[in-house]
Formats: sequence, C-alpha cells, structure tokens
Amino acid sequence: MVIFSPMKWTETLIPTLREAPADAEILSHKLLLRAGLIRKLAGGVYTFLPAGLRALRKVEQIVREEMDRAGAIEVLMPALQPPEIWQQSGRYETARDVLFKVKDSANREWVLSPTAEEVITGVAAGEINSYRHLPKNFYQISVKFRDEIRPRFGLMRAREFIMKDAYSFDVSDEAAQASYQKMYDAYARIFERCGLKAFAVDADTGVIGGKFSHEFMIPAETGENEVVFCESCGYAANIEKATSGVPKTAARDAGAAIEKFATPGVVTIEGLAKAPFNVPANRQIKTLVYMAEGKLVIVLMRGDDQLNEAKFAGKIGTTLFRPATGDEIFGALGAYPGSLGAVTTTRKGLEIQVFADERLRGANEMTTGANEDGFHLRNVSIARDIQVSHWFDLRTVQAGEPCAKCGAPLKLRRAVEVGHVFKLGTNYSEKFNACYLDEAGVRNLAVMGCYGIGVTRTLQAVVEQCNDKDGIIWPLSVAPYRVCITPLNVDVNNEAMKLAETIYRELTGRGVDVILDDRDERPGVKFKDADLVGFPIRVGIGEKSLAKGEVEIKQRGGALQSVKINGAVEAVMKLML
RNA sequence: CGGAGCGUAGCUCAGCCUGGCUAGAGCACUUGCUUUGGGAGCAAGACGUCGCAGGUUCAAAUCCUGUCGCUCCGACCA
Repeated sequence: MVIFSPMKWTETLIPTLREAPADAEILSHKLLLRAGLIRKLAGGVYTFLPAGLRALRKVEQIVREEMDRAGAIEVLMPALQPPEIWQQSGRYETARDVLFKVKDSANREWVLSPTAEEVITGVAAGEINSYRHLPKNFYQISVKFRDEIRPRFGLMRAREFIMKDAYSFDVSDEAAQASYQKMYDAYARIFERCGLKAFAVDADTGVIGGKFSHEFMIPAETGENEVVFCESCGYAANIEKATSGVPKTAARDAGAAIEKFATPGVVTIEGLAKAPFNVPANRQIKTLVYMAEGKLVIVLMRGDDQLNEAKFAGKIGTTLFRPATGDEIFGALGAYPGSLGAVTTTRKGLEIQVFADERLRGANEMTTGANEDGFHLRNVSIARDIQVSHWFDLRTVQAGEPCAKCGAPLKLRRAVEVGHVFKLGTNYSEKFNACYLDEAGVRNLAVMGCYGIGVTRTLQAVVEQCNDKDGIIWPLSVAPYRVCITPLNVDVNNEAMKLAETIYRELTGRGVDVILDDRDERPGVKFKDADLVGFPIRVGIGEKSLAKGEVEIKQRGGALQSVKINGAVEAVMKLML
C-alpha cells in the first residue's frame, strides 16, 4: 500500500503556468502542463512532477488493487528484451514499425518492450507444467516503449508510457473465457473508480492477434478512435470492427450487355456521378489496388462505401500493405487509378486476387472502370463479369445505418481507448511451447488472454473528462491531494495560519492526504492555483471567516459552505465519504 | 514517410518581409515600499551563444543552404 504523505506547498514543486506552452493542442494536455503536473522532455516523452506523480500512483494503485482482487499476480518483466523472442513470435516483422531497437557496445541489438507476450509466455513455458498450476494470470505495471509514427496530445500517444499488462493462462477455452470475463469486470471497476465514464466496445485484434477483443473507451471529441453504437440495443464497436444492417445493392433486370463508354478526364466517383454521366455512387464499383507483401491485390467496394483497412488487414492476414503506386497499377492493369476495373475481359494480370465487399454480391447494371484511361464500362454484372476470389465484409459503417441486431439507427462518436482485453487462444503458446500436462498426462497448449491498460493515458483521460474553465476537477480517488488548506495569511503568528496548521495535523492524523498552501501569495493567486491544479476540497481560512468563528469549505466546482471551526475536520471528512 | 508551419529569456510572443549601433514586451523570478478574500501597484534588478552548422555581406535574429527539434495535416478510397 502506498503511503501518501502530507505536504506543504513550499516544500514540494507545483509550478503552475498562467499560459499553456504553445505545443500543447488539446485541453487535457494544456491542463497537465499548466497545473504543473508534467513537463515535456521530448516529443512523446514526459517527466512527471511531484503532484502529477501522486495522481499517477493513485491510478496505478487502483489498477493494482483491482488486479489483485481479480486474482492476478504481480510480476515485473524487463523493458530490455532480446530480439530473438520477437523473431520467434513473428512480431519482429509484424510489429516492426512500433518496435524501438537499441544496440549495446558490442553492437548487439535489443528491443525495448512495447508489451510482453513473448517474455511471459516464455516464463509460462518454462515454469508451468501441470494443470495443477493453472489458471494463472500475471500482470505488471511498467514503462513501455513504442516507436509511434506520430506521438501527440501529451500522454495520450507517447513514445514512452506506463502500461498495466496482464496475461492469463488456462487449461481450456471455457476456462480462458472465465479469465477474460474477470478482467473485463475488473476493468469496468477500475475506470469507474477513476471517475471515468468508460464503455466497452467490440474491437479489432490487430497486430496482437487472437480471437476477439473488447476495448474500453472514454467518450472524448479529441479521441483518436471512432466508435459505432446503438442506443436501442446497446451494440457498440470500434469502427474498425463495426458492422451494420445496410441492405445489399439492389439487383436490377439483368441481361444487358457490357458497354464501354468514353469518360475523358473523369477519374473520381463524384465525377461519374455528375452530368452528363449521372451514375449514382451506389451504382458504381470502386476498384482499389493494394500492394500486400509484394503482391498486388484488387479490392472492390461500392462507389459510396469506404474500405475499412483494419477489416482488410484481418482478412488478408497482414498489416504490411499499402496502396499500390500509379506505375505499379499501370504495369499490371494497363490503366491508371480513376479508370480501373476488375471485369475479367479487361484485366491483364489474372493472377491478381480480387477481394470484394459483401454489399456488392449479386449486384448488376453497375458501372466501373474499363482499365483503359478515359473509359468506363456500364451494365456490369458482378456474378457474370467479374471473377471474385473472396467475399468479405470490408466496408466502413456510417452513422445512421440500421443496427444489425435491432435495426435502430447507429450513431458514431469519438473516444479514447484506455483499455483493451484480448482472447488470444493458443497463438503464443504454440510459438513458445507453453504446454501443461492434464489429468490424463496428455500434453496441451495453455489457452491465453492478454489485457492492457494505458495508465498514463487513463490519467490524462481523467483530466480530459473532468475540468472546467478554471482547471482540473480531480475525482477524490486520483487527486494528487484530496484537500488543500488555504490560509490567507501565512505568518506563523497569525491566527489563520495557526488554525491551518491545526486542521492540517488533524486531517493528516486521520490519514487524509492534504496539502497546506503555505506560500506567501495573495489570496487570488492561491485560489486560482488550487482551482487549476484541481484539488477536490479546499479549506479557506481568512480573517473574515475567523471573525465569525468559521472556516470555508469548498468543493471544486461546487458551492462554498461556512462551518464552525470545531466542526471543520468532520465536515471535510464527510465530503470524502 | 509526404506536406505545412514554427524554433528569439523559465512561459506567451514582437522584431525578420525591407540586414545596421548595447535584441524587446508581458507574465514568472530577485530586492524594497505600498497592498492583501479570486492571477495587485510602483521602483530597481537578474535572466539570451536569437535551435545548430555553413554561406553571402563592411555588417546577419533578419537573406541563402544544410541540419536538428517541435507542432499540425496526411499517409486511403481510383
């Protein structure tokens, strides 16, 4: 249990700023800087100053308590990891974009841990041999490193950050499901205790792999995720994963022969939708060409739909793809983007795989590119004219589409991802040979789950959600100090200061973490700073209230109440229940 | 990785276009006086290799080249 010692303001360091540094963009980032909680060392790399560290430790402690309560056991794994284990899992390649690598003086390469499946599965493989040892769930709270393409928004997307990661090992799928549910429930409690309104959504498993996953999201306009949700039945999913009940493209009277027509200079869906062509976007087939692990692939979407790259990555089994260049496309198909199509007779490279979105299945009388610059084809029937290798749901859901479950219109909102739970299955167990002997003496692979919480990101999410024009409004649970005592005169012989010291000692004696603002500053400065830093409860002691035998107690963002001096401590305690 | 913008005092910024003497303001900091219930006033003071490296020039914060860093947008729709 962490002990939170009391503190006098002049003895710690809380360097508040009137103005936010110019490189902070979003509110929570500005507030963390202005309130003197963090300072930037480099892009995506931050120092936690004393008050910021206290808030961080409180978030960590909540996480720790809930992990322990859920039966997880704490470990600490190295941040410095040999690249061999990353090669063994295959993630040296698949996660190479985010892996930080360093070299030692012997020129040997090391990986700075962005997560620890490789290490913990190795431990499990070595140390867990029997069903009697299972289930086990290991967690750690530690610094992680990710070579983010673009760090931003302070702690929200950092190169170095603190993450709680947990890894469960079970004897069976059912048992793993129970472990997953325990973590899911623990996460809900953690975010609630942090004062956050979090909700869980179906999510893509991404580079980590695995069977399915849920993300815990905090609604925020500045969030980097888009979430699809249904207010009627409760369906919620990350846009990368979301599906809807949109109808397939209507089939019309078939039979008309394909007809090539000139479309000089028209290279966009919008262009073809305008006069003189007037082909609505939903009667067009969009032909996308990607280069995936050295091979070209064609993706067909309806003209008014957007390809969802996360879904696509899941279907082709790699994230290592990019849009093909104009020259690559011309070489294979004989036309540049804007005039492309997958009609069999016009395709040159028949070995190219064609992925098509389900919404196009059965569509006819469609228009698409002719693989000849300046020409398109009309009356295209997918079934008749295009060889589709794979049909998948590849489209991005849009707001207002009917919910696949209940039909109510879906909504979209932005959110910050603060936690992610994965049902992994046996991917990593296989690669690291994490096996156990069951009761019959048969060798089985352990079934895994993994679970992450961005601790530093969660802290900033609290700030993003809890603030007003004056500054942060910390929930009691994670406030750097719960109570700030503000004597308006700090002379040691002054009655206000004497009373402040008394209340400070009494609250401290009752285990309350309290800060005494003993700075010799004008009242306005102290009030402004207390509001900015965001202490939940402020006890004001000045001559005016002293004359009435009272002190003032103010909840941050709430009303001010005057209480008799001898009832002050009780009144404060009552506010913390 | 591509594009755009920005690097001048601890913070916010001006000065740069149109080169010119000891480089400025506000806030913060130090000292003194006054003030003291919501970011005080006056006075004095300290704080800068103008991101770095080249170049042009009699002369560079200012112009040119390179480089590093920071921020934003994008990295996708044919």
